Amino acid sequence: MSQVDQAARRPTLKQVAARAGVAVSTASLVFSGRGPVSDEMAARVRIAAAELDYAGPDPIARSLRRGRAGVVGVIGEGTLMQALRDPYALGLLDGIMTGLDNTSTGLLLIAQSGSDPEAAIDQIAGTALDAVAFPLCGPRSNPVVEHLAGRGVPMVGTGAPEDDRVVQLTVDNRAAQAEVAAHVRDLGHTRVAHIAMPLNVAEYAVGTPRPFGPAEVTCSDFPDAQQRVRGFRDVFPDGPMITAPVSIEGGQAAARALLAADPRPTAIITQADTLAAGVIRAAEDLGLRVPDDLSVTGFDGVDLPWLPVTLTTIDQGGQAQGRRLAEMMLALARGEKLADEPAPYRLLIGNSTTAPR
Amino acid sequence: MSQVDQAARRPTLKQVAARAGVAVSTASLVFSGRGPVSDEMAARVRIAAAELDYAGPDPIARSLRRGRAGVVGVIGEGTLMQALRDPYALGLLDGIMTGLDNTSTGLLLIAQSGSDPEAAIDQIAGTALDAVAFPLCGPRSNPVVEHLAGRGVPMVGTGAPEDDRVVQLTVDNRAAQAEVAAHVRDLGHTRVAHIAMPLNVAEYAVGTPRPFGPAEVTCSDFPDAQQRVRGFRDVFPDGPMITAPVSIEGGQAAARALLAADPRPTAIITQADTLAAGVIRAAEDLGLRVPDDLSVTGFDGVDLPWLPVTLTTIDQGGQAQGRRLAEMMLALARGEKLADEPAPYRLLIGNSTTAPR
DNA sequence: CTGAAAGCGCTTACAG
DNA sequence: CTGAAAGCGCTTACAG
Repeated sequence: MSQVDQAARRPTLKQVAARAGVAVSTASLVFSGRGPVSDEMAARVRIAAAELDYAGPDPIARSLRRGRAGVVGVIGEGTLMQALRDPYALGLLDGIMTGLDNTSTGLLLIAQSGSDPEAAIDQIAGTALDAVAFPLCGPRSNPVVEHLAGRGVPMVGTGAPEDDRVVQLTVDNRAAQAEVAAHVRDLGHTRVAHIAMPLNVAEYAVGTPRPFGPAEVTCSDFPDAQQRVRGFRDVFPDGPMITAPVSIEGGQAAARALLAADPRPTAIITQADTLAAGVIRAAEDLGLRVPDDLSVTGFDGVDLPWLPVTLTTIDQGGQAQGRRLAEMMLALARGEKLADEPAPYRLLIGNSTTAPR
Repeated sequence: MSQVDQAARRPTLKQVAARAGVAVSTASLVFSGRGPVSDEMAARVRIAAAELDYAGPDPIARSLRRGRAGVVGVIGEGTLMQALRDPYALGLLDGIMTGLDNTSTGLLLIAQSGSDPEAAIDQIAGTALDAVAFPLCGPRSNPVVEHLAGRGVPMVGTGAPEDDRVVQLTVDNRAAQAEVAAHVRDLGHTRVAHIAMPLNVAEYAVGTPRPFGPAEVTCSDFPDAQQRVRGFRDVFPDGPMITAPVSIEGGQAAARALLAADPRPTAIITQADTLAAGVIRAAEDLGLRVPDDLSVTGFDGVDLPWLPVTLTTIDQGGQAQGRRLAEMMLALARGEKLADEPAPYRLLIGNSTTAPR
């Protein structure tokens, strides 16, 4: 009462009903359209609403009553910037938004700092969420899982975090990467190097390429990177390997290091299309032609129209994957139970690979 | 009662309090930390919470009581994909997220279809929002403004939508673009063309470059594009003008058209760095060197490390602008009144411009 | 088809 | 420092 003048309080359904001379419950029915209301009553309510400048039922009150927030969340590890620089992540996010269209379900963006992942919990604790997705290649374990599970918020992931309470939609990364490698082997390549995504969390802070050996693969923080390395090694057990931040610059720097070897590799298999784009750039810098002097492969199947070649890569169908993630979140929010499921992928053969000369 | 078994109901504060043998109000104080509670009471409550697996107060109920949703929204016109392909938009969004860090305020992403902008209202009507930003170069008028104003949700924009109820943080686009043009003129250029962002909504659907004349400038749907065209014309009243979708491909196609003229322009002034990148690509295709054969300017000041030159452009400081938008939303959500304010910018002189030969 | 009542889960004055 | 009460704005059985 004493704060009435502090801000023009919004009118409530109660006031609208009073003005229309009907019960609140009737007025509610008019807005939700869930019950039968005579045209006359409905008209009276609508007029009263217009007169009072009532813009519809308060979403918070409705959420409390219905027990549903009408919002799902997307958790991205690291800076948004960093994550969305990758067109694959962008496609995934776009797919999720598309899947949410005409659902009246909102999408909340949650960035989780790599250096202080616990901080995200406080943020999340304050927001109502019906379901959550971890769409990006995140780390194997994540403290927010415990918090969300405690709140009963269902979760979906694409391989990470690894937890029974997270429903997974995963590409068989190992098999897919092995398929690419087999294609390269079948072309006749024997000196083949591999550029992997970062294998552990600390590496993200560093940001420079780092050679690694088989021993490190076991203890990787990132399941996707790990599985892809395994796929590569299934075909080329002895090829040199290096990690790089997933960016054009990262791929370029890593390729520069790999191509300094003598004899240099005739093919480089990377774990991301952006990495492959960097390799191509490095090759150009060195005056090497792709694919004649160097075969290059990617992973993801994103659209990079400005590349001088079309990549041989694994098409993960990022948009479709995002749409499916959205569907899964919506189903989980409705209380349905879901099982893990495989995400489709296929080998795309472009002209970035050819037989070695 | 009859649905008790349908889903494991989350424990409530009431249950925690009962178990701890304290009043609900006391238990509430323990979680919010807003009142003085003895250590013993607090401990009892925490233990009870742990035993019941209580993950903290329900955010929806808290929001209803507090009258604050803890969520602000960002409205992007067009596909998310489309919007975020532009590194400037990405930087802005990243800045907004950064500005929201440590605030326990969530960020809701709202995509508003260009073909059916009214559809966004239904989506928005269902979600609780404390404030909203229109960060991108959107159209002059937007139906969601009316809805949000009706709900009392404060809004900030960067020049659009144009409405008294939207607080604006705007770069003086006309002055900034004129400053770039003056720099080019001072270098000695006289045959100078302009590539503008789309001038009207319909154009977004088309997606191909389209020459336009001064008459069309008056009725542009997009204030930013309009003001930048005016800035160009302040210096080069007779230069040829063309619109293009804001992308590398768009800039490339537009430049191809402009460079077909005889005599061809010695400089092209664009309204976005990505457009400028496209111009450089088109120049390369034609065997023209930048800046020797063709001077090129951008707008935005985004990081394009892979460009062969550094762009002469207007640095809008996208990240900082995003952070400021976040601050403004938070202030408005607190009930503060804000006035329109200018956003800083500065001319950055790179090596994409030089005197004509 | 309409209305009166209960209650979603919490927080905040207010008394003690 | 602790507790009992009111109420945030709505929706949903339930009676009529």
